[in-house]
Amino acid sequence: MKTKKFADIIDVSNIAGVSPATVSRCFNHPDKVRPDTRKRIQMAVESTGYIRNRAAQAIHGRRSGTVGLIVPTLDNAIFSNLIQAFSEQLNASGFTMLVATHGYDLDREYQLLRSLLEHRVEGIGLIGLDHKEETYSLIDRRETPSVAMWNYHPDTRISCVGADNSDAGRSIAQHILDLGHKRIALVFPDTFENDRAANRLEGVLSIMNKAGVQIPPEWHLNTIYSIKNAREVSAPLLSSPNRPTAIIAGNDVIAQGVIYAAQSLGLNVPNDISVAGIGDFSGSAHLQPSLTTIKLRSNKVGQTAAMVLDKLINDSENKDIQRVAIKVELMKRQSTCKLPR
Amino acid sequence: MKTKKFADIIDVSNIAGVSPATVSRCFNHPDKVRPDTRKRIQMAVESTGYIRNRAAQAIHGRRSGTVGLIVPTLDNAIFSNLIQAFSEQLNASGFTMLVATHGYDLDREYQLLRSLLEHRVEGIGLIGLDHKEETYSLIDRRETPSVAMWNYHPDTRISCVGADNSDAGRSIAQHILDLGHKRIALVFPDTFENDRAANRLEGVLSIMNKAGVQIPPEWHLNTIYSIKNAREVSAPLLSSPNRPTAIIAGNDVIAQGVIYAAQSLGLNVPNDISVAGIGDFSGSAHLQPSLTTIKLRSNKVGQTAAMVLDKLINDSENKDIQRVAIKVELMKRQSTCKLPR
DNA sequence: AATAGTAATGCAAACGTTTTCATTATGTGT
DNA sequence: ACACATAATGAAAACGTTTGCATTACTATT
Repeated sequence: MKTKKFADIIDVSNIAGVSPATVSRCFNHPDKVRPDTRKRIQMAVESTGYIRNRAAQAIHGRRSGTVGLIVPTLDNAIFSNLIQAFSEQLNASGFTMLVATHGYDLDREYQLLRSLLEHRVEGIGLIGLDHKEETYSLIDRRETPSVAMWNYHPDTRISCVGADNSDAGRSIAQHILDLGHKRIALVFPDTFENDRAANRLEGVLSIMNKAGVQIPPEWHLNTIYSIKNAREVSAPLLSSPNRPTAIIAGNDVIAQGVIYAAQSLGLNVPNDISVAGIGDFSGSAHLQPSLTTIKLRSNKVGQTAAMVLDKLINDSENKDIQRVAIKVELMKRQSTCKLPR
Repeated sequence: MKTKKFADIIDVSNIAGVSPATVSRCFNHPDKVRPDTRKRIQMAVESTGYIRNRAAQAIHGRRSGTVGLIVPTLDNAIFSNLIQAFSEQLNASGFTMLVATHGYDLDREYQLLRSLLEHRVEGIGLIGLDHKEETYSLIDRRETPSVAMWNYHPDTRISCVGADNSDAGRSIAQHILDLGHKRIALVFPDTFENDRAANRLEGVLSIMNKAGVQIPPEWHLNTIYSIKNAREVSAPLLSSPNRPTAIIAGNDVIAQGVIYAAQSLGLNVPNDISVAGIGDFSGSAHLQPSLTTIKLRSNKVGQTAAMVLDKLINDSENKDIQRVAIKVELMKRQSTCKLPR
């Protein structure tokens, strides 16, 4: 008696009375096998409970049917929309997604990339444009189709799909200036190894500079991506009698923290102070007051990135780097208003 | 000239001057090869840029190095903590996570399970206990180590790790009753194919019943997992002059929507109306007012589930079904208060 | 220095597919 | 009915590893 546990392609072929080759074709090129043979094979598959082995399949040509995604974290809502859209579009193209998280540690990102390549993923999705030289050169060396999501930049080493974060920074800064504010504070996360934050900040500052608005260093606050921390960090600034009239936050989570800080100090947003975010996370529109922010359309980014990746993988014609900028959009809502004079 | 693209184990073995078998052992049982040989191999690996092929490895014994995770959605924060913790713990055990989402469609879940099995995942993580018979029987048939997360139940077909949602429902209901409320409304999602919601609701109702508190059908509102919808759905109820004094929401997202609805109608939470959630999502503690809710410790669930799965996969001693209940915890915060009399 | 015992390595078969090429079956136009 | 083109199938080699068994190289003991 055979000690084998599960049916393989040979068992199926025996039962169906055909060769293994035909069974294989039946899965991969159904049009190449006669309908009645196909039906016979189908029955054999069902009667044996056969599930084909992608590993054995992958060992041949290029096809593993998987795509790798490496993200900093799954822990907050920031990337949720993006990942969901990416995953869904990928699925529609027949891929399964392998996910790994590195917790904003780019050395770990390199390790994860290696690990995904061991699994012979057919493509790689990354977040942002800031990556180790090792990471880029490994991608080059293996000629792995790759796409960087979240951040658009006209001059990148791999394909990218994303909002122009610098543009997002400029838009929100312009909006605040347009409302007449001059006394403006910033609450941003650390920009080290975080190009999204860096570009946003740079965009904001460039507009401020152009308008001749100075931001005193003590009004440039540093925080992490957490409501709690943003709240704590901004409270002292807000309780000062000589406080700013507007605050631009590095993202919506931070903005939410700032708003809570203001409200618990008895300040009215936006009458006492305007607060703006960047990102338009789900929920931002329903805060009290609703948050003025920049919509980055992360689901569009995820979906588009998956399509670009699919093309990079399957379209042998055009393997060139592709760069897609997803338009940002100013969402004027209740948390900002004209400076009363 | 060879047309091969990337180095394989043979290339490495040639350069290192050993047999392929030794190179293989160097990766899988390093203790079985002499340190200096190991070093030689290591150099050869680096000089060739060799990355081993998990597919070829998986074709043999059982080891694919992957674990599958099937979740309803990644789109909201609900599962983010869970997935993050699950993924991280899995990583620590040397697995890479394959993720798929089914959008609350259990037929699709079955398809995804098949697809993951094609990839020969060594284990499967699922959300909740409600699954198609097909799904369960496929798991049985393939003898795939599996763990259901999120929901604890003493009598399950596969291992489970989770909060006792029924207990969560009882706890929050008891809290509301303890505060003296009698006029209580519910805002819950559809319980069809959603056992978590069903159990919570059942827990709430059992306590209400026991206390002899009736909930009129028109005070039992139905919504989806969205701030917006919850807000819209609860507004009419709240603007009625004859409104309830407390609302229990099916989860924190819904509770947030209810609070916003109340606030935009000029009601004070909790003085005019108490609102409680279930879940304690990140952010709930920092809402204005902070949300009274039931903490489910989803990161603990994810981490524990990954450990259980690892054990199920690797511990040949004990393959029995394991069930772990993660304690729930009442978080009394500002959104509920004693009924003034 | 011989011997036994153990550690390290190599050989070759196996894993479950896919694919190229050859072969056989089917259909078409006269 | 015939030759011919075309479609469907099969045989066998290949993919890149792992592993049981056989062999060789060390180490320690006498």
